[in-house]
Amino acid sequence: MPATKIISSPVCHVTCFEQEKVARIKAELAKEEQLLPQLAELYKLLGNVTRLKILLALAHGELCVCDVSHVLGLTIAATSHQLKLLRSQGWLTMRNDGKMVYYRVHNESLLKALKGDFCLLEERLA
Amino acid sequence: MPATKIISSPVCHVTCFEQEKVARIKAELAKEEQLLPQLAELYKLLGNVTRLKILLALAHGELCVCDVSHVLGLTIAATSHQLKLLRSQGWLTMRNDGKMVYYRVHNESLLKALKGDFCLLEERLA
DNA sequence: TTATCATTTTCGTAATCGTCTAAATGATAA
DNA sequence: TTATCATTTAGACGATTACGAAAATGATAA
Repeated sequence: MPATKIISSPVCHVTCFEQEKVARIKAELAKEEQLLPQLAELYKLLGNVTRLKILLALAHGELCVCDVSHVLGLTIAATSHQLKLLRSQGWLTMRNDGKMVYYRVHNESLLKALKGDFCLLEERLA
Repeated sequence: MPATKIISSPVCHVTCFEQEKVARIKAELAKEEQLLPQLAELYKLLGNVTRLKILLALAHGELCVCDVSHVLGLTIAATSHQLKLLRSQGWLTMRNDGKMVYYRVHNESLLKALKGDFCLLEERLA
């Protein structure tokens, strides 16, 4: 009976063709659903050339805000803003030294993941 | 002389502290600069829970637009829009069968990369 | 204290994004 | 042909985003 009943989405009024498959997939997604927003958040963070450049610039050691801004060719304010974003999500840490603030990558695994995704693109080009 | 000359960014008027390091990093970035926009584009695409769900839903085989929309709980129109986006960037392919249109993942490597990044998050939680 | 300097924060703006509704395709069937 | 159905496209709307300009912190030095 449940297999023959035609269900409709609450949003659209189109019938569902493969109910069981859809139900199974929804159940599977439900397990990952908790982490998906976090994963999307990470991808959003990485989906910006400025922030990617920051991560690559800091890949080999810390830099002060001013130097990062020179690398980027952006305002100090804009640079600080992006650094804060990356820090607030736990991917950078900062260190105070007098008036200066130095930022560095907090989690090396992030750089590895980045490299992996970079390879995905290169592979596709070939 | 080049090491002692103080340069200023054309954008902001702040002095640059580690000129040589900054110059070296800029040179390094220049090599990757061509692919960075594409990488950011990919990340932007993945930085959305709806599209992540689509990829995971299609991970085990093709689905018609209607069924995908049921999985997502979204309008057919919204679903079609996101499917088109993923297809236009080469990550999905479609197949016509009468009135129906079936979508599937075009590049398995994308799913692997996705899984890798997923692990990065899980690792961080531990 | 006051002045200076690196950085952060606030605010405004233009652009992009994700979704909806409604109209338009495009294919099948009567 | 006309009717129906799955999908796509167009247009509109609210939400988010990235940046610059300018004001506000916070630390150092005179």
